[in-house]
Order: sequence, then C-alpha cells, then structure tokens
Amino acid sequence: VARNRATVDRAAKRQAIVDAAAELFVRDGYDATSMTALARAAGVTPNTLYWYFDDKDHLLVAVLDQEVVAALAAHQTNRATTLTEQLLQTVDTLDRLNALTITVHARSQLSPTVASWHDRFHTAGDQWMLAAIRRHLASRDAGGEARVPSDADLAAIPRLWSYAIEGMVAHGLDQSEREALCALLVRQLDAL
Amino acid sequence: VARNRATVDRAAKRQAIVDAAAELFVRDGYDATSMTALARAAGVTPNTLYWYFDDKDHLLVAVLDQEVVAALAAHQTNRATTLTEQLLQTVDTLDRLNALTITVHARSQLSPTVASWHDRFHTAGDQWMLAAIRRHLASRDAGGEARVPSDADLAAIPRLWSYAIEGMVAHGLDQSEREALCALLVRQLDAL
DNA sequence: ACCTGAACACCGTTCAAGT
DNA sequence: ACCTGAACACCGTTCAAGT
Repeated sequence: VARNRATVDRAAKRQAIVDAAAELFVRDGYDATSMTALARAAGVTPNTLYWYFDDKDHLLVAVLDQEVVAALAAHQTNRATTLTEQLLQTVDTLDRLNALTITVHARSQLSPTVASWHDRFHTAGDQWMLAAIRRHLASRDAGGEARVPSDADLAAIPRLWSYAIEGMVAHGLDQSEREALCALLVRQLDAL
Repeated sequence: VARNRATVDRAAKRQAIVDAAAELFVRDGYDATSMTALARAAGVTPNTLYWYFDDKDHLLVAVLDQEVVAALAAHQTNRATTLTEQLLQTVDTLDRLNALTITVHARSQLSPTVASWHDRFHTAGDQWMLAAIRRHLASRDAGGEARVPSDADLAAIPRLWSYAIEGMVAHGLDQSEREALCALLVRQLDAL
C-alpha cells in the first residue's frame, strides 16, 4: 500500500543521509563537515536534513550507533584468541574511527544528546571488557586454584583499559608501541 | 624611552588578552568562546586580536603555555609525599582544565600549531612522569636489592599513566573512583 | 606600529511557500 | 508529509582607512 511505500522510501532516504554522514564525519571530521556539504553528498538540500534529524548532533549519534554495530559485527567474525590480541584488535578497529572518538568527547561537553550516548557507550563497553577479562582469568586458572582480583580492581581495570585504548588511538601510537602497551596491560592484570 | 614604553604596553595588552582567553576558554570552552566575546572581555575590538595573534589556535597555545606553567608551579609548592598522591594531585589539577584538554585533542586534528604543542607536551610529561617513577622505585628498594622494570616497560608506563589521567578527567570520575584507579596503577607498577 | 568599522565567506538552523 | 529557496543570526578572519 501507499502507506508502506512511503515508509520504505523514508527509511531508505534516512539511511542514505546516515551513510553520507558516516563517510564524511570519519574522513574529514565532524567540524570540517558542513551540513551543506553533507546534504550535497546525500543528494538533498541542507534544510531537508532537518526533516530527518533534529540537529547535527542527532545525526552524529545515528552515525555512532551504526559504526558501533558494524565494529561489533567485525569482532564477532574473527574471534581473537588471546586477551592481548582482543585488546589490540579493538585498538585497530577504533583507529579508523579516531576522528569520531575525539568528536564525541568534544561534543559531549556541549550536547546532552551526545553526552548520554557517550555514557551508555562506556557502560556497555566496560561490561563487555569485564566479561572478556573474566573469561581470560577462568581459562588461565583452569585446573589450578581460581585467583580472582578484588571487586574494586575488577571495576577499575575495564575503565583503565578503555582509557588506554582511547589514548593509544588519540595519540597515534604505532603498531609496536600498541603491542607493548596491550601486552603490559594483560601482564599487569595477571600479576595482581 | 618611548621605545621601551611601547614594548611594555604591547606586552601588557597581550597579557590582558591571554588572561581573558584563559578564563573564557576554561569556563565556557574553546568552541563556545567567540572571538567577538573574547575581544569584549579584553576590552578591544575583534580585529585587534589579530594584531597580537595569528589566529584563534595560536591564542589557544598561548593560554596552554600559561596554564601549564601555573600548574607546574602549584605542584612545586606542595610536594606530594607518595607517588599515588602525586598522581591524584595531577588529576585534580587537570580537572579544572578539562575543557582545554578535550579541545587540544580536537584542534590537533585540524591545526598543526596545536598538534605540535600537544606533541611537545606529552614528550615533556612522559619524561616528568618517568622521573617520578624512578624516584619511587629507588626509595622503595632502598636498603634492599634494586628491582627495576625493563626499559620497554619504563617507556610504556608513563604513556599508560598519562592516558589514564586524561581518561579520568575526560570521563568525570569522582574522587573515590580516582583514588582507586591511581592506587591500582602504583600497585601494578610495584608488582612488575 | 597600532587600532577601527565595515565587510567577506561561511556556518547551523529556520521558515514561508509550494506539492 | 515532504521538500525547497531564501533568509537569519552568527562565526573566524580580512581589509581599507584612519592615527
């Protein structure tokens, strides 16, 4: 029916806008991408963007959601073997999205929309990291006696690791520096 | 002489501009501070700012230099006793400058001026942190046998710590979370 | 050398008007 | 409901003109 046709068109057009925004935000950065340039890339006029999104920050959040889903899917396909390799893989994934990471921090100061997305992202990320750490500890202690860090440490470590990952990406460490730091993190976890 | 008088006036006026910029950049953020508002706060017209600074990024660098000097001076006066307390004190100092920290990362992507300042800042910061770590290790091993981490670890740890500090500040950890994380860092250093 | 008023090209966003 | 052309208020920066 016409109702359905309209809904499909709207969804497709919205997706085209998000795709264009994702490419430009990642390639040129958020600030360097004007709504005018973005509209041109999506094949619409600038004000049409506001029919689909409240403002530029809401468009950023739509891009972030899409990129996170894509990154998680990529992580599912090739399961890294060791915890160190998982860490390294996360850094590599985030590397491509470096411009977005820095923008999220900057916009979180100004936009409640981006700030609440950022909060949820870290809450989910810390849980995900904690689960990976627990698996590592379990397989490490398999057969022997279980030796688990305190609850306080298990709360602090995912945070430390996420800051380390963001830091490595934001400061452009090369591959060998990343490997050294990721290995150090796991070694320090095992020494606790 | 008149030559000297002019030089003094120029320096004083430049300083007034930097002071106004420091207050507004720290309080409202870089993006939220327009050159017009900044000029008004400094008691000049907007275009006058460009007689003293090439552009807004150069003005930011002048503010950063001033704030770093002030922060170092504050650290000199009350020397923290333990390494954990020194770390915590650094986090507290940087907390006030949170808006600047995030701006430095954002502008480093767009402005070579800010990017090179950022590089120098981390080079100096890592050296400063490494020296503090070496003092800690020396006093810890005093009387016993010296037990020093590998050179690779001594290169990676200051980086990790600076990322942790930036992360704690950027993500607004409360005092108890900060204490837990700083204590963890030192504990993990000692366990190496 | 130093400072101004006025302008420039651009930005994110809005709105009256169309279909 | 959806989209447009034209406008709005603002931004960082420049420039001719004054002293």
